Parts: sequence; structure tokens; C-alpha cells
Amino acid sequence: MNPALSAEESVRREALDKLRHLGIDPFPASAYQVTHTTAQVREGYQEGMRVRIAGRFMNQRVMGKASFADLHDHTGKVQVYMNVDQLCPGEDKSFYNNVVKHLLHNGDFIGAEGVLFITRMGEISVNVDQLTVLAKSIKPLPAVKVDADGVSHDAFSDPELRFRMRYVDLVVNDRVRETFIRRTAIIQAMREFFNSRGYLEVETPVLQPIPGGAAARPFITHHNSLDIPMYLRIANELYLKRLIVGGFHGVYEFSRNFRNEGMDRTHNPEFTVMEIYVAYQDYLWMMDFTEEMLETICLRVLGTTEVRIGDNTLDFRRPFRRVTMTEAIFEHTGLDITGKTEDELRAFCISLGIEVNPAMGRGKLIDEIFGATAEGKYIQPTFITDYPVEMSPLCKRHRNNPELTERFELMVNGKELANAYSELNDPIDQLGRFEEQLRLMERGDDEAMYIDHDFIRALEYGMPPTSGMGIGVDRLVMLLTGNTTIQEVLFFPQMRPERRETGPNLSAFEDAGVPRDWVAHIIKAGYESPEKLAAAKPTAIHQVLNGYRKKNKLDIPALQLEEIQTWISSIQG
RNA sequence: GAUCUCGUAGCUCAGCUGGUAGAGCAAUACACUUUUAAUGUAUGGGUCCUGGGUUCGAGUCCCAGCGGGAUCACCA
Repeated sequence: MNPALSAEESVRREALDKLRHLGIDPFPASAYQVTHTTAQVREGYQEGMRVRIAGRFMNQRVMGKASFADLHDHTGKVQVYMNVDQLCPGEDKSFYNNVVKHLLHNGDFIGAEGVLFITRMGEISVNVDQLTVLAKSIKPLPAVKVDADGVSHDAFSDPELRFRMRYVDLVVNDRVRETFIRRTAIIQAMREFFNSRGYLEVETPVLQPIPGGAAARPFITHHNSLDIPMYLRIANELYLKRLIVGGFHGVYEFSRNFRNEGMDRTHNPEFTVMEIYVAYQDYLWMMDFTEEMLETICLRVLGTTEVRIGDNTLDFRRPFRRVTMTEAIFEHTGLDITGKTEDELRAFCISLGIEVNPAMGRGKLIDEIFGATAEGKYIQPTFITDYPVEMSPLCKRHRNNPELTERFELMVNGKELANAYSELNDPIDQLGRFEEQLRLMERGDDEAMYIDHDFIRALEYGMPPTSGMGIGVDRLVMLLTGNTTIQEVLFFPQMRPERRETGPNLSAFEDAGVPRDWVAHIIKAGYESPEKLAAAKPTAIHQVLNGYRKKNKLDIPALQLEEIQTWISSIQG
């Protein structure tokens, strides 16, 4: 009877003790060797076959001397049938009557051994003759029921609780487990696609002295023995290019990146990007490669290139449409940005109702126009190519137009999914672009990039022509699992930490000599702290507590007045 | 960071213009040896997020805080 526990939790804790009294360890140490998964039972059914399975005991249906329950394991569930004569062939029926009917609870892990049969209702079941408690669950799982049509009743649906307690979410919501299995399948398909072409998976620093490779606010930490600030990476791009300088012809990394920015349904402070760099290739090749990769992943993981998301059906079948940035803006606004000055573009932005400020250069203004008018319109996979040079400081200038770059972004469902360049490998141009970023920073652009002099030095030693591509893994998983929030595809999305419950301090009572058994009752009786207890008259406490004991039929000795006086003098020190 | 919105039993939710805290599932007890959202009968379970305020009286109205969600902004 701890006031911090719900009635159900108390019942389960009492069941622990009762099991121990019966000589059953609720948390046995020894391994339990299963012979089948529940899926193997369902698929390889043979009447009379003996199986040993293990999993969570769920949704028990007691019918007197017989009962049913579902045993859930990582492959699904199978029904177990327990009747008193099978489980207790001798005179002593107490295992069935006590343990099975009263001391097992929803969510307990059990092992079950028995023979297979099919019930009158036509369900494959295990007629259990050996049942082993493997681990008690002392907190009740949400009571989700799924009916014959697969409809969930009383689903565990509160997003806060689901994301804070993903372990519970995974147990009671099957779809969640499937989403994460598919996430891993997508990543594996991608990895196999790269490996089959001979590209090398690598690892590069997460802790970086300069947060380079992208424009974003970093998380800052401090290295004690070097006594310098360190940054969690916002990107790994500059390190992968160093490896191309070093002679690898193709490298890729699944990079967990960290950005100290807002959180919403498509942004988490840490997120995963797959970046790949291939020597001697350009962005045109990379478009072909990206199409092929996505088509392959879809076929491998989904068996089709079509994906339903919301009201849209996306098709990842090659080839994807290719549109230049200039064409895209013309298509959606009627404006041809070719040759337009910064002032003309700014005026156009204002006419579209886009907020502008003096820090915005020509490239930024074009990007704003695109973002406001065109970006959301590309539902089917579409490559947007040839971005203005100011927006792309790490990208090679376009072979036909020095104001543009050889860059593409892949837009899917109105959002950016991938980003790729013909990588800038001219060290002098690269330094100039970094210096331009510095000027933007001085103009007030807080997203401009830092200069990484070691990276410049690497380029000075020579980097082959290279194309690189980055793809948002979380967003890809969202698309291929039909989810619209990033939290649904991350096991543990970032949330504000829970406030620690500042409940009554139980040990403070024990320190004052109050018997352990009494502490919870004393709090429940209204004395929330030792100080409150000491402020009351000992005779009154004596009467209240013994009255409480009698009313609640507590199985602990009645209190003597002297004991209470001892506590109080102890509290008062 | 801004705006809107939500916070009631273990879970999902009702609770009207302020008047004794409700349901289903879950739990407990009993009955029931092939049930399956098992069923039937009975019982227990609440700091109505927290703290102030208005009021004879607040789950309900007001203010502040905490936490979530949505929409923005920033970004991928």
C-alpha cells in the first residue's frame, strides 16, 4: 500500500511475494530455450506437435477450469490454452488455481510448453502442460484490444506518452514495430546498394573543432584537456571529401548530425543523413545514381515503386523529372530570373509578400522565391537543378554559367529529400567562396559557413572531380512508411525532459526511526513529511494512525505512544 | 521564440449556462473445461497537471507556471 502506486501496481507487487511463497522465482536467472517462435507455430502447424515458446502473456480469458491467453513474441502471437487437468495432472490443482488464474498478469513474460491443436473456433493453440514464469511485469500495460476486423479499441495514442515510453508503444502498437523494422530494412538496402558498387562505408568525427559542411547552429561542448570548444557535427561533408583527396574512389557514411534549431514534425535536433562521394563523377551521373538507388530501395523494401502518403500516391520509378531552378520559378511565377539584379529580385520578393532584409544576397532571394512559390508543388520525385552560386559555397560552378552551380535537390511530396553537387575541387575558388560566406556573416547572415583552412589545404593537394549526395534518412523513412512526423520514425525523439517527481521523501521517515511498513500509511494518513508529523501532538498521531490501521485492516502491529514520541524527538533532533 | 489548443481513474474519453466525479476497457472477487474485443454478477479505484484569483460554491470562469499537440519562424 504505497501511495505512489496505483491499486493495480500494488496487486502485481503482492503477486511477486505470493509467487515467492509458492517457491516460484518471478525473475529466474536460467535461460529458457524455445523450440519455436509464434510465427513458426502458426506457419508450421501440425496437430499434436510439441512446442516450447516464450513471450508476453496477454489478454487472458479465464473460463473456470480452463483459460486462454495470447502469447506475444517478436514474430507475432499465438494462443495458449491452459486447463487445470493438463497443467496439474495430480491431486494438487493449486498451480492452476493460484498462479494461472490469479498471479499472472497482462504483460508477464512466460514460457509455455505443450502440444498444438485447433480450437472449435478454428484457432491454432498450444495446449500447455508446462508453464514457467520468466519475468513479472509490475506495471500494467495500456489495455489495448484488437477486434476481429483488426480495429484497435482504447488504443494507446497519447503522443507524449508514446514517445516518452517508446518501450510501451512498441509492445502495444504493432504498427510502430513495423515502422522501425522497415527503417532498418531501408538502411540495409541502401548500404547493400553502395557496397555492391564497391563504395566504402566510413566513419568520421562527430566531435569537430569547426562545425563545417553546412550552415546551421551547432551544439557546443568543451574539451577539458585541450581546453577548446568542440562542436557536435552539423554535417560530415568536409571529412568525406578529405577521404576522396586521400585516394578512396567512393565513400559513404550514415551520419548522425546535430543542429541546435527548432523542433517540429520534420525536425529533430539529431537526425540521420546518408552522404556519399564518388570520384570522377558529376552531378548528372549522381542524378541517375540517386534515381536508381531510390527505385531499388522501394522495390527491395516495398516490392513496388508506389507509395501512398496522405492523399498523394508517389511513384519512385525512374526516370524522375528534371527542372532547373530558373525553369521552376518561371513555371510557378512567370518570372524569368535570368540576369535580374539583386534589387529587382528583392522588389519581386516584396511583391510576393516575402519578408526580405538587407543581409539577403541574390542567391538567398532566389532561394526564397523558390521556397515560397515552387518547392511545395513538387509532389512526384523531381530534381531541381542549377542553384545560384551564392547559396552553394561547396559546389562547383556550372559548366555553362558561372552564376549557377552544378547542384540538384530532389523534391518529393513538396519537401527536400536529397541534395547533391559536382563538388567544388578548386582550392582557390573554394577559399574565395568561404570568404564570401564570411562577408555574408558580417552582413548579418547567421547561417553563413565557417572557413575550414585544413579543408582548403586538403584541396590544395588535389581532389579529383567528385560528385557527392546527401539524403535525409529520417525523411526517406517517413515517406516509405507513410508517416508525416519525424517522431514516428525515431525510436527516441527529443522531448523536454520529464520533471522529477518531488514526492514525499520516504527515507526521511525511516531515518527518524519510523518502521518501513508504516511510512506509506503515515503519508496517506495526512502526514506528508517528518516535519508535519513532528508538528502534531503525539497522542493525536497515535489515535489517527491506529485508527487508520484498524480501518484499513493493516497486517502490521499497532503503534505504542512511546514509539511515536521517539520518532518525534528524533525528527526534532 | 510567437500564436492557437489540450491536460479528468492504469488506457481511451464524457462531464452543458459554476452546484456531491462519470462511462467503456483494465483491476479485484465469484461462476463458467475450446474462448477470442469471451460472458454474467458484484466490488474497489481520482491531488480533475501545479499554484494563485473570482465566488456562498470551481473539473468548469480568470491569471501565472509546467507538459503535450498543431500552426508559424529557422532548418534537413
